[in-house]
Amino acid sequence: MSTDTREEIVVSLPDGSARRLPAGSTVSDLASSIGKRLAKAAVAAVVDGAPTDLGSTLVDGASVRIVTEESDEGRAVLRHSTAHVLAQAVTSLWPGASFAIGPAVSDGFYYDFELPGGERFSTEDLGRIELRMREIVAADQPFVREVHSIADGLELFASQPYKREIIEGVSRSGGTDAELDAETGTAAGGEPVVTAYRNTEEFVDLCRGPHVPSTGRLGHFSLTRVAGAYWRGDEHRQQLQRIYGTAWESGSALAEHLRRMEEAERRDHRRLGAELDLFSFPEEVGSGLAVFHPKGGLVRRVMEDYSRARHVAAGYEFVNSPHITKSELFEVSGHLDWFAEGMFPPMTLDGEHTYYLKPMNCPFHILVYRSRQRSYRELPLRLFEFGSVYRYEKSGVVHGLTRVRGMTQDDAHIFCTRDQMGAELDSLLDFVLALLRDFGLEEFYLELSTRPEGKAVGSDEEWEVATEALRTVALSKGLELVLDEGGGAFYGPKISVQTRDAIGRTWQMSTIQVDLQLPQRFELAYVGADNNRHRPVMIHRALFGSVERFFAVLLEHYAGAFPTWLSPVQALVLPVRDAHEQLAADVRGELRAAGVRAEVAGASEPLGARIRRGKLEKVPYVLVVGDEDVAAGTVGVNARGSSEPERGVPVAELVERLRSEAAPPSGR
RNA sequence: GCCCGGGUAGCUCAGUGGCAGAGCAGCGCACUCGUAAUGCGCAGGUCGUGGGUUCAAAUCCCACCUCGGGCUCCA
Repeated sequence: MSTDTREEIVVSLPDGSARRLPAGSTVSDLASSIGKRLAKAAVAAVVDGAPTDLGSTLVDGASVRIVTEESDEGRAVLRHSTAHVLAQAVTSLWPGASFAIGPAVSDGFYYDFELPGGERFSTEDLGRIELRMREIVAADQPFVREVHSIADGLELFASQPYKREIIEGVSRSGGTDAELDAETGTAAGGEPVVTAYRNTEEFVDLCRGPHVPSTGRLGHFSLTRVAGAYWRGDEHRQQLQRIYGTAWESGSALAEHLRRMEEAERRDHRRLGAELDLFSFPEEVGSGLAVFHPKGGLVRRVMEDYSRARHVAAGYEFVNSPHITKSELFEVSGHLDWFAEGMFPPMTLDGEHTYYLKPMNCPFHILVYRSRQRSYRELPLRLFEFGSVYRYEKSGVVHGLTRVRGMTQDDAHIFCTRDQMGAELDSLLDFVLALLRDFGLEEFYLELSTRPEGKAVGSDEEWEVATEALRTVALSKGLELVLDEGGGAFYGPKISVQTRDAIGRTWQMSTIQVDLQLPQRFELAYVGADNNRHRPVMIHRALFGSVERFFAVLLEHYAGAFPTWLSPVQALVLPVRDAHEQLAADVRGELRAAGVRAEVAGASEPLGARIRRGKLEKVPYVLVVGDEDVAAGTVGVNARGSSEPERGVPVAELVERLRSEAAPPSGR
């Protein structure tokens, strides 16, 4: 409470203006004084940099920013408050339930619970939980902030073990650690405190806030699913039950979100892969192992051929290596120490030799390097391979083509001197971005992954050198750089190129890793100009990541409508009647001669049905030939995405138009 | 690996203890058509797999395989 005895206070707003208010005014009063609409949209505020409730009293000189419901920050408040309502609903339906944490996440929120007697939620429970939540919203319960000492907090949550653990964490850290969603403030005396928000006599939740003033502000939400989640994300600890929901500021925003979800489902590469006859996952083969059908195989080949051409131009040399190897190779590389659980189990031959399917290509490329003595004159040596690797992914994680057990990497390893490393990384990053742009991806940001604590090999100094080299190059590209602490591989730090697709989702694409370890383990060397032996630096890099994953990203990015140069069928020629089949075949022939992948669909079905089929298969050009075209040497052109078919286009003109559009970017 | 939900015709799905269904796709015949579905007919299933309960199982129980959503992990 303010002890200010003056009649008025002055607070400043983000636009620099100041506003005079009666002493004792709250954030809510401030919002009302500024405008009705702002007061209605306000859900919380940031006062002197700290998130604050609307009901908190302002002090003189405060700098205030009102948080409205139509901002990401505001939605997070709505979602977090909705999570509290979920917790109240669950604890009222299942007396004795423990609740752990319930934060806002992108598009929604979740709350983790443990039900008494080992009971578990099922999907059917979501409906009645949601009904109970709506009752709580209708009751318009206030969110009342309470401040407690550690001892009082432990007492208040005596029957809530997870809350007590959070409070104990706050206590140990002296109130300075941003521990989950608990308040971390310190009281005037420096003694740690925790805060909680109370809705009713019975329901109170440990929380740093802020929250909306009352549950009546909520309501545009939906519970979406139930899942398992480990306490504190640690698979060795208790598995809790997580309920996910989505929440928005209005019914229309909620509807828009559901529409976006449908759009994402419409673009799902697993669905499109089946619909467009691109690939499948036969049960007979095994989980996470795809087979590509002719059309999918064709798209893959075009992608790979284009990549090969670009790699040739960028000075790469092509190598090949087998899919299996004796265990010694992975012993030396360290994979068996660090990556064994990601590998398929070994095969034992002749009761003596143990072979492994390769999970990575690097050791093989190292053997190519080491096959003879190397001179500094050969460096940088860039060895490239479309290398198929096999990784034993845990059964719960395989997912379409984006998370598989067998994949082909567009993998290369660059061996260079330390002096060359900076320039090599620089040109490499340009190469990556140019290639991704050729495939139609436009928006990127970079992520720098640093040393994983406890899981890394090598000295601090080596990690430092490699990390800094990557950081310098990343910063020079003018792209957003995000830090991923501890996200590096065991042998070195990495930059990953993240891309945003057509509907704003982000995907990890290319990775560039500096490796100061494997050259040592394999005792790689080159002879320098000084006639001494030196240790080369090794850079691992995959631009597509894996061909399968990149295929999936492109498929979703384009919603199945690949750009013409990647489309399996680029033009579909339709004779109006049987009598026009010769003309259709002639047009197909001319297109094929110009390098266009053209097919004919004969007149056994009505024209409208064949056009529809072509459209559903997302063929870039559906071409119709009939009587008028026989006479005039023309064709009717129905281009994908255009609403008006063109009639009477001269065949020669069409061929020229498609010739360039059907070719890969650099061939135009 | 763990939690929740699925697996019925090539695809999408209906079928809660009593004769396995629909639409689309496929095949056949007819139709020969100018820009998003021509008509008629036919064929197609060990109801994921294996056990069990029952007079009787797609349906109830158990185990396994597999798919989806999460946790964890990652290209």
